[in-house]
Amino acid sequence: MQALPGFRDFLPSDCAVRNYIFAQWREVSRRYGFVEYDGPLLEDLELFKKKSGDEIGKQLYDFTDKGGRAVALRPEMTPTLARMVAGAHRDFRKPMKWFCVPQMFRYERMQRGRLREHYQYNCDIIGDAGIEADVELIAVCIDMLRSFGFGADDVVVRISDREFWVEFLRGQDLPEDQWQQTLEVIDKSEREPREKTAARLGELAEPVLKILDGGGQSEKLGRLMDGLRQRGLAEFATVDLGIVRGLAYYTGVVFEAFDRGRNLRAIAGGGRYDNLIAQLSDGTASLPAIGFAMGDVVLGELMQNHAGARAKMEAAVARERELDAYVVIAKEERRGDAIAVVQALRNQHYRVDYPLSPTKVGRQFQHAEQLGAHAAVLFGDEWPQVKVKDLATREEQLVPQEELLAHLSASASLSSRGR
RNA sequence: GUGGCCAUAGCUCAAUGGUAGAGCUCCAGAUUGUGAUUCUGGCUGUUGCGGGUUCGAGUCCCGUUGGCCACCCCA
Repeated sequence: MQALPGFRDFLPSDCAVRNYIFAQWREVSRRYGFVEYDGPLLEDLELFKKKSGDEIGKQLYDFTDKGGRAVALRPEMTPTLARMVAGAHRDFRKPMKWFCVPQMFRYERMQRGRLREHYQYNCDIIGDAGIEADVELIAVCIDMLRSFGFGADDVVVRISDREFWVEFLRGQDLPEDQWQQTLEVIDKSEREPREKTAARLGELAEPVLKILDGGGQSEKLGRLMDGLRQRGLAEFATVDLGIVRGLAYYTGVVFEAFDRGRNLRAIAGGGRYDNLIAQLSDGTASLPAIGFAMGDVVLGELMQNHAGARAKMEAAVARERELDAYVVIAKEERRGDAIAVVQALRNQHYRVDYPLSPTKVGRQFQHAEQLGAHAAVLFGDEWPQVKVKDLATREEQLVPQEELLAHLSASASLSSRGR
């Protein structure tokens, strides 16, 4: 038996990495004043179909439950968020700055950076239509990447504006029902030969390609970049009108983060969706909103490929699994005394482990080492004194057992945790 | 949904159609109570699964499942 295709087991080492990513997501979010929420893993199938159209329907992880309801594992957070906000927004002053760390599902063939399940950080500002909200949200995105150890040479956030294109199309004598299709061609233009794009665009080819080559001017995006410059984050961002994003519900600024080497798919992406909440709530609530998402799979791959980010992650993981002390039971007749001390230390919030069964002393030290213990506390012939060994310096010291707590709390490497 | 490559010990991988191996990990030892390195010994396989060809298949053929990669699409 193994995990279902596209689903992951998290062995302790994998779980440690995941926890690091989550901790970083939460830490940076709080730094920007965002609060965490969550919603159901399973939703009414209609919630997702209502908004996203048929293409997403093919990739939905859906089934009929025992009550005969058509349900789906959430493929994205935004519909749930919109539903929650529509119902509860009166209880919160605006703007609402919310984030969450949900697991998402899709039923689709797996490939690099894409499984059937992943964790995807979501971050949204609801109830503020201004450009400053756009800047704030993109700043979180950039700072998030920076917090993982990536610099402006490693990643870039490419920023665009759907409104720019809508204005353009309005001036082009093109029926409105063809706008979405044209946006999709623009979205794909980077990934296919220029001739093909031109052919698909038809009469619009010349002006559109000119804009994609840098011929577009957007006053709004200029102000957005100014905002990032004020924050010292502009070097992480660039205006790129070729970014459109696939989802139909975006209304204004859209952006995607990539590794500069362009080795992986987008690391993060988002945009403004000012009409979605009204649409999903049938008009009972109408709030402008902007949000972005960042998945753990691509981010994890990028971290593994980046020496600095990997070192930072590994250091954090090592710090998290540190043990303050490993109690070595050198003489079994001291086991009872040793366990009493183990518990006393744990009561003081130290992280302590010891051998559950009689074990050779050498092996106990080996375990202490493998578990990342700072100190070994040896119970044996010295009783009622114990021998405290600093596992890094290998220095040993005899300490009366009643002074052990004081001794440990005086030790610089341990004093941070115990209380 | 389409196409290409792959599947051998817990892990990484060897083995011209002729008795399935190595390294690492793990376990046990190297005289009494000290971590690393080293040394010795030991465990581990229906060669993913099911058929077929052959005197004989890990190896060749077909199917199937799973994995990797690209396409499609992208939350």
